[in-house]
Amino acid sequence: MRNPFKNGRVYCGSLREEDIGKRVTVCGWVARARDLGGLVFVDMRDREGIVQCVFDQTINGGLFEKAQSLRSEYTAAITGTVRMRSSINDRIPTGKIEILAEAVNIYSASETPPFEILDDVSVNDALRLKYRYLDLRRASLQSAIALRHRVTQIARNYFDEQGFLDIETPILTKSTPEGARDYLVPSRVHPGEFYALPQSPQQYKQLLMLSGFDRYIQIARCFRDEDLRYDRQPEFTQIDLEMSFVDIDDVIEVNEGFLKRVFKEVLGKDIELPIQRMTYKEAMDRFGSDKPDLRFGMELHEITDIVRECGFSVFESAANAGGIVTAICAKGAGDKLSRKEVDALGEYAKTYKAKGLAWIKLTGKGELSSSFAKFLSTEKLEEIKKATGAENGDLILCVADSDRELAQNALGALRCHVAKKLDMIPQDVYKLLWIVEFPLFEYGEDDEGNGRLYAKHHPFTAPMDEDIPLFETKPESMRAKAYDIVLNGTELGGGSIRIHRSDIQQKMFSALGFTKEDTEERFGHMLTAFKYGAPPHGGLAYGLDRLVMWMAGTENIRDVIAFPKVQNASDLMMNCPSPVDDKQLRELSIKLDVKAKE
RNA sequence: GGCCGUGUAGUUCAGUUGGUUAGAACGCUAGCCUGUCACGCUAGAGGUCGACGGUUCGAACCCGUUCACGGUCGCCA
Repeated sequence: MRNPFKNGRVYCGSLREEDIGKRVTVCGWVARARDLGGLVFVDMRDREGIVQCVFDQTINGGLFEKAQSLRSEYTAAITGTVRMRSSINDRIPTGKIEILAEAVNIYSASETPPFEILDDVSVNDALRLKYRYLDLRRASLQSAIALRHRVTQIARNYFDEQGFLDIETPILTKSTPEGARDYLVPSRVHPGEFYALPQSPQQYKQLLMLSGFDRYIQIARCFRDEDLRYDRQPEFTQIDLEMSFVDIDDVIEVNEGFLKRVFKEVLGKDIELPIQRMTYKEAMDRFGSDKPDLRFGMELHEITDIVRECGFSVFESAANAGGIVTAICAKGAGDKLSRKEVDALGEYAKTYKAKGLAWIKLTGKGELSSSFAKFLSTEKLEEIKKATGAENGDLILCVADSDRELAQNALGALRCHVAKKLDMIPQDVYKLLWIVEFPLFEYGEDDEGNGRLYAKHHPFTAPMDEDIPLFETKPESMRAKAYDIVLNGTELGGGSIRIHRSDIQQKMFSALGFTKEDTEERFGHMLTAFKYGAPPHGGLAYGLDRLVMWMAGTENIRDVIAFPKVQNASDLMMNCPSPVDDKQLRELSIKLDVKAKE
């Protein structure tokens, strides 16, 4: 950012050699003051960086006392002339120059801050969040927040060029249970009734398609009352878009253009188009994940048929119960990992519900040790080695389960875990891919513990055309016109083509077990709307926070949100949520005497 | 909600088997110092050992409860 000012002020961090001789004013915070006696150096900091200002007693004695009174985090304006330094600091961009101060105006003093405003400072997160406004002064957070601005700005420009209209949708909306928990909002004028904050603008954007705004985009705030994770906040932002008269390829194409632009302009990275596509099934079979990290190999290999009659009952029973035995080969890990470390991998797999982890360890010299080899013939072992591509020095890890997805999921998680442990993941590589042909449904249990089908994406997601007949016969095997964009093992966004025919929508609802009354109560407005000429439409939503996390190279979503919340969804700076007084509650007709917890 | 971990100076941490006055570094304050850039040197201030209860002659340390924060699983259509 070059200086936008017209009054002689410049950003501290913007000054360079070519500014030598100019008379400038910098405004900002004292990052550090070094008092050498007759000479005081003051590092002034603003959002663009740091510049050194020097006060010389022999040159300007009148200023000197004021200069000596400057302390960390005081705000001040310093006016002076840019000049070459007598000794260069090549660790900062302004290190060749300094400002010889001619005037200083101290705006305000500062108490000693609770922690130092340094980039590499290690301070308890809770304290940093309580004083978030101080934490945000650090250069890394300043640049992450600025990078986020760049990304949203590119999104706005790009989609505008593509004819998309930015349309706001309501924050006060209707609760539609199923899925994540809603934040509810009471209202004085509707005793006993509640708005919900949107989990996404899904229904509104579809209705906009019905209204004829055939290309819509919104940088949309969304809310989910669920527990937090390192990459999940209760309020988060989507780049949300929807298009009419399109099918999958149209949505993917326009989004590939966006991804190419944003990676180029923000990171200088060239994304090759088209981006690779992979079906959900292939992703699960080969990587044990619906968001595979393609930066490294170590693919899953199904060995069910090899071990169906191998003599090891764990494998046999999984294989014969219609399940799977699947394996990965960790190159070089047979020598690198100790027996104890392999056992720890087993414990890790168990956290993903694997019943256990079977392993074969091959040393570089060809010695073999294994948790189950004693049950197997030499021929079977050779077949497993061949199927997994194992050589001397490698480690084969196998998970067996009657539930295919469970086994694949556990081994897929282990694959990433091992890759990280063995340092197999190249840095500065961006592997994008589309996952397509997701299942339309998944099994789940309702509140009474009965099994039923749930929409994997949401109930408006269109099935693949050729799968529509399966509504009557095998709904659980139907595939959806849904797609996710995945980057390095993270889901950046997802979307689908929506159902625009009411007969298909009816079939969808009945497959989900919704009664006519349920449907009418919850989605009546949608069904009615769809009676009046619905265009085929579909869209996509990016998790902006996650996208920015990747681009900023940070491992915590809090680093890209100015005012984030902590694990229990509270805001340590504002100290909320917080109790409200009885008067407010009475006005809302709310009485607090029910406890959710035992 | 389950499991695991952490909590000692403003900050980051150390603290031996439970034993005399709880330490270090950084930061802070004061003095000296004209080329520093993590300035240097000297001196100093700064502690409810998260909170409550228990065991003990004696608790930062052992036990229980609780609070806060982090991680992980459940959850996240």
